[in-house]
Amino acid sequence: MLAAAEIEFAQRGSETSIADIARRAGVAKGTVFRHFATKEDLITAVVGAHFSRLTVAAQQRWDAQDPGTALWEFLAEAGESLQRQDVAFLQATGESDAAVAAVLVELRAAVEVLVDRARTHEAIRADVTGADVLMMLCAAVHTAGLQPDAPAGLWRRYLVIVIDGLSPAGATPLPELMPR
Amino acid sequence: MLAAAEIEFAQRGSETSIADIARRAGVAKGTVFRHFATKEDLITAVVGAHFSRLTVAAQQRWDAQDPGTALWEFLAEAGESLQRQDVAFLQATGESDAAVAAVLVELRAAVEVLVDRARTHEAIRADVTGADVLMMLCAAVHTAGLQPDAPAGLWRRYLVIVIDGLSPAGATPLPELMPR
Amino acid sequence: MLAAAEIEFAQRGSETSIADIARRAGVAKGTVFRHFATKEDLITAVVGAHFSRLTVAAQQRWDAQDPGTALWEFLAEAGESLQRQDVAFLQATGESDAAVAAVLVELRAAVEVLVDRARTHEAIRADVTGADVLMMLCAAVHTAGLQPDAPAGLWRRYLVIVIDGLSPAGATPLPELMPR
Amino acid sequence: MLAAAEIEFAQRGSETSIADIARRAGVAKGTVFRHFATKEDLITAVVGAHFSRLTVAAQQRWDAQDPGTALWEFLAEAGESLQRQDVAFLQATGESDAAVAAVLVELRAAVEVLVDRARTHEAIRADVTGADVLMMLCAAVHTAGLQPDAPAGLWRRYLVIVIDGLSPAGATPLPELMPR
DNA sequence: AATGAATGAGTGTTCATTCAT
DNA sequence: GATGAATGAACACTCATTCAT
Repeated sequence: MLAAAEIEFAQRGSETSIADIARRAGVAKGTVFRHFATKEDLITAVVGAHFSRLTVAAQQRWDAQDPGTALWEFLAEAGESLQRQDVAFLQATGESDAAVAAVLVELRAAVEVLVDRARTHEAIRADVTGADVLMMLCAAVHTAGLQPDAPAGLWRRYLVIVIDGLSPAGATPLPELMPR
Repeated sequence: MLAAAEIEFAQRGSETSIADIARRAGVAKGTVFRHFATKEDLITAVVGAHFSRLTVAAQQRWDAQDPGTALWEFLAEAGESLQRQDVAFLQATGESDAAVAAVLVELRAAVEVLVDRARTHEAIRADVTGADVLMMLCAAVHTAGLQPDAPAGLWRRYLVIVIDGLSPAGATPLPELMPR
Repeated sequence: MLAAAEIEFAQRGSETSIADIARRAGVAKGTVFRHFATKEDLITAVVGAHFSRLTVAAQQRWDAQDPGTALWEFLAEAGESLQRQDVAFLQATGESDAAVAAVLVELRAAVEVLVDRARTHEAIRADVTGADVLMMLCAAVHTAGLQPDAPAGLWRRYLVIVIDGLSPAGATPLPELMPR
Repeated sequence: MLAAAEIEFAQRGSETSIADIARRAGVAKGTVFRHFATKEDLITAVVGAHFSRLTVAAQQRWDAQDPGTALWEFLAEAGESLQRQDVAFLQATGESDAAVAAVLVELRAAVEVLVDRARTHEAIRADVTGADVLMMLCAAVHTAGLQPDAPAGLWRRYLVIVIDGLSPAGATPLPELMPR
């Protein structure tokens, strides 16, 4: 049922109707509401699971040999995952729902570790945070996803630009505004 | 009324109801439909106007002395404008509405000129198009906008990262995927 | 303006919008309301005029040499006129509107004269009234009009059947129910 | 609910609002749409059921001893049924809705059988079709129904006239226009 | 007198949510 | 626990009617 919801949300964002999700899951509408009292609850569950998976992916790279490579690989893996979802939908949920916000805090923390290590190895510019990096990843993936007839891997192209922007070489000093 | 619609769309995207727009504009629902026969027409008008303004802003910099600076200034000005809107909404409209798509073509062309000149002056990496630049701008602004309680100028921070990514210094070769 | 209304009502019945009538008449909507305070008033005017014309047509045959032929000729002429209108619309108006009802009374009286004379000449069965005859005419014309892809003169075919039914030859006694 | 719809349609034709039907049925508007996804679907169901009943009534008389009487009895029974409906509404639906049109084809065919047998027994004039007979029945019933304050059985009076018109005695040759 | 902008009640339709079975 | 019938609050859109210009 979560799988069905994930697919539907990926395709049509939060405008998907519960009826469609139930149909795809092969259960009755009422059954969905037995498990998730509210549409919001279901969204929360799907989005939270998504972010949790990303958190795990980040944590698995905490001890990698090459912190720079570890970060870029994480971004590639996370991008692959995000690209299958409507990122704006994910993000908006994270901002509006307390439960998901908590999961996001964990994710940001996990990425922060990766970024800290990369910074120590001078693989990333010194003035960005984990939250910055996460946001820039979302930026690349989401923007690519807005073009329905774009080539499938467009997000990688944008991610490269973002990574170049995050690299220490030729970095312009950033305004002092940290994301939350 | 267009102003009211712009504000509502900025806050809630295309899910805003005509009733809410009418209420904000201080008119009756029917009055909105007098001016825009369809919700789509209203969206088209708002979004088209926005993109048209950006097109003008780009064109005004075609003859600038320093093409590199001209491009970055355009991005800053356009970002300021975009930041007041729901960028995903703008983009999605551009993809789904024929009339707006035409305006977008003009905008892309106008930016392309700026990018071409900047490229000639080696102010921007050689392997990006005007459409790429526009998309990266949207990425930065949109992503910053997803955090409602973020500091107001966060998008500038992200734009700097993006611009660094678009700069020739230390550019990693891009995958060969041009956006439409 | 009355002409425009007549055409529109003929095509789409009372569901026609005032806007369409105004457009066809080449005036503004407000102008229509200046002359007819209400949509009902306009309908009344159109329908009343129609029935009045039929009344005149009947009266012109009051003094005809052959009362039988006079009646059938009136029915043919009236049928031609009715066939250009949505008869149900005409009738329904006649029933629901006091002003039109009065015109209908005149029309029925005028036809009654024709029927009385025909009856005296044994050209029509003795047990029908003018109102009966009028209703049967409407029946033939209206029914034919319900078939949009029917041959143009179908109503004449039905009128012949009706006239045969109204003729004295082989008449079955009618139940004692006079129409109003 | 179908009963409520039938009553409302009978009184006000297809202009009846779903809200009114729901109110009469004692259910919420949404419930009506649960059963009939569209107003058209509801109309189709009501009208189709009506015509189907008539078809059955005709078929039950296919083997009657006296084909002439069988036909007139069918007309009386069908008239009784039609008289409770807005006939114009029924007919118009038959013309505009494909599903109902198919049911109408069956009904016409069933009546055609009755008419054929009656013709063989010289109980009806030779130059009318089943469709003609059906239309004349509708004509009689509909026309009577247009007068809200008419005596209840008025349609029988008109049906007698129509039947006399359809009888062989003294029949005037019909114009060569077959209804569809 | 003519206009057309403004209105607001009403229409068909959708959908999250409830609840008896 | 699962179901799906019922609900009612939206929503986009239409149109007769009013009224300032």
